[in-house]
Amino acid sequence: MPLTIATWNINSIRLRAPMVIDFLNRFKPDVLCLQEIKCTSEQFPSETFTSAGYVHQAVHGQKSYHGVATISRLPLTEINSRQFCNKQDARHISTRVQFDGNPLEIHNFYVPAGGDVPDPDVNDKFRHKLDFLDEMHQWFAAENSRNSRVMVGDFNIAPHANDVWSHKQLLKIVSHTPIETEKLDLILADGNWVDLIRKHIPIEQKLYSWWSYRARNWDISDRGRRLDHIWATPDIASRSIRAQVLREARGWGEKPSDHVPLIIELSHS
DNA sequence: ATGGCGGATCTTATCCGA
Repeated sequence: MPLTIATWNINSIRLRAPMVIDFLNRFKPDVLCLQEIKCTSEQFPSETFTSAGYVHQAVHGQKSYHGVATISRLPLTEINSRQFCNKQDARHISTRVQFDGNPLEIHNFYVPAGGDVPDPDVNDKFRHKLDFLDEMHQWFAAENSRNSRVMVGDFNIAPHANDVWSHKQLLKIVSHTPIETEKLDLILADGNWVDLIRKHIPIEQKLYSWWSYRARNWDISDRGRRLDHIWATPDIASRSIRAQVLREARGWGEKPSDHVPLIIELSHS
């Protein structure tokens, strides 16, 4: 059996816990990384997931906004949360699971959205996003020789032209501006990461993980962006055998998340 | 530009997301 890791920006875990349970029962990932749980750690519905077999849980919550959690059927060790930009935002949690006889480090991120105006001199939220990316770069560039690592989550950047519905029309829209995509490319390159989703789904193919709530018909208009990612160090990337982006999840239930789950399967040696 | 929605809370109004 391969090791299966999933990531999903759930946009309120209390509202969509039943949907997550359905997802877990159907796709049976070993580890699920959640973003935008939008609750405190105390409010996280732990017992719901314990009952479903996900008894190992690492939660970094925050009232109303942001918040990340990693839940697992396998033991989680070395649970850590890093603070960025001297803020108390809950945007990262790291854990380890055993894979192939070695500890595999899993970083779960919720990168700031960045607001509307792509100018750091005018928009503090955009400045925060750029500063956050710079800190990510410094951190992982300093540790780029370490292997056995995965980083996942809502990076809030669609890096490639085929990661958005219209490259030309989104070049000045936050999430696809050159200053953001160049910083993300630098984090990937200097951190020695592999874009695992694009290893399996060619860059020539349009691919999205988020569709706005505001579109009349998300499926027909299909104006999406690939904001969610799974990256791995080369040793782990060489083990990946399958990647899925669950587009269908955007239509689940009466009130779906605006993001869909990503799943990666890693084979043992 | 899709921004015509949806989530949480200080709830019938406001902030935030992207």
